[in-house]
Amino acid sequence: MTSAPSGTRFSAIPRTAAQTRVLDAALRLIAEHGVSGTSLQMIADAMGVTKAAVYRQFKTKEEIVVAITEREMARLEDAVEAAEAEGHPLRAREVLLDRMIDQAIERRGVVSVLQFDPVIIRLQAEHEPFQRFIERLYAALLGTEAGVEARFHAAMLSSAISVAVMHPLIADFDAATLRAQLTKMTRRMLDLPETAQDSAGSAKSRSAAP
Amino acid sequence: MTSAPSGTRFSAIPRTAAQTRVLDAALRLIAEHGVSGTSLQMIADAMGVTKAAVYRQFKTKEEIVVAITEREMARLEDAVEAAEAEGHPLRAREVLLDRMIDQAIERRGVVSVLQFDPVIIRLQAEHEPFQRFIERLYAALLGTEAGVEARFHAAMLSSAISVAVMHPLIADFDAATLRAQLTKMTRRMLDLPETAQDSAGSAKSRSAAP
DNA sequence: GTCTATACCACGATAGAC
DNA sequence: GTCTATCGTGGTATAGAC
Repeated sequence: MTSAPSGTRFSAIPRTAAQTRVLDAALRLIAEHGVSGTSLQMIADAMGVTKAAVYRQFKTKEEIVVAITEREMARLEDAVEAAEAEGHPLRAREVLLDRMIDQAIERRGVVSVLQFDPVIIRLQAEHEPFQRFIERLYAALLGTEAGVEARFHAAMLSSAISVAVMHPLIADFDAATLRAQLTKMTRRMLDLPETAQDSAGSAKSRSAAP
Repeated sequence: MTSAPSGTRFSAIPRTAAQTRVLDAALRLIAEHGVSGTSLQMIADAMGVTKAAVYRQFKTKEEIVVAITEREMARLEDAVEAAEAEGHPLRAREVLLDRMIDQAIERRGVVSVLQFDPVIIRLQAEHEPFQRFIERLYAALLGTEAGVEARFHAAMLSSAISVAVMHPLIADFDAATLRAQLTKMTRRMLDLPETAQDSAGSAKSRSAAP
């Protein structure tokens, strides 16, 4: 505990190649079946190895889930830090939202699973590093104010972004269309003026789907 | 099949008192642990009976999950029908959104679980009555148009509403505050003018949280 | 008709020996 | 890395008590 770094940096956690392979396979399966619906056997089969081989890389199933969560949070961590580096809280929020949209699109389907799986929710509540990071994320999302409306906006935004990207109604949207619409909508939700770039993006996107 | 009613009416499915007790207990547990994370044993324990007693009411676990989904959809069914009864599609959408907000608040936490659990998602894809109903719901939500923007709006709204109500940042909101904020936000997302009622609601709500 | 007692088999995570 | 074992628990099933 004496060597514990003051700031939790998920990005700094080292993984061997074998561990990374386990995490990749596990994430794919968990995204499809949920944590409880994914067994070590399934992970092993997907990797073409035995259960014992998986068990060698991570002592328990929970460790795998923790590692997956850490890896996913590491990506968001970069976004939060980029936002915190901005001087102005309003500008910070914009940067963060932009990055969150990027990531939600880039990892379409994955983000929401991690956000809604009951097992992962419990894990996040139990592991302090996760808790601390989430609070940091919320802080950046809230900016300076913390009233009813601000909190509602932050809640609505952070949930809507990660969920909308995997909605069946827009499953056929390409990344560019999605990003344009999401950017436009988040700005509207916050009552911010649309940027010229947004309008161009959303106009272009209109031709992207029949 | 000859006796199958033309319109699927989930509301018309009869349940005995014993079955209802099983569904109540199961829903609570599933909302907390997910479908895969909930065993017949847990359901039985929660009811203070044995596994066999549960098994007597529903032959399989899947039947329980189907029944739960039917029961929850029956509630939405009323909302969809009320919307369809409106002449104007725009007005229909407003009515539906209003009811969806009501239900998301009333059954806070339950709606989103059913919407995101991998097992239930698979079930919905496999059972045609569920599929048909969902399409009906989307149709009412889309109104007349079905372009990129309209679909995006429908997706964003239907996901955001059910998810936001259980977001930790606003877990302390009371029902009235939630409803006011949700109504206001959905109107803003659709670029509709705010109603006097909304403003009053959101003003009142401001005093509901410190 | 509803619940209990009990059993069955497959599979879950875990573990140590190879 | 694999093989094999352990041990609990999953869902399913039947027979019989109230």
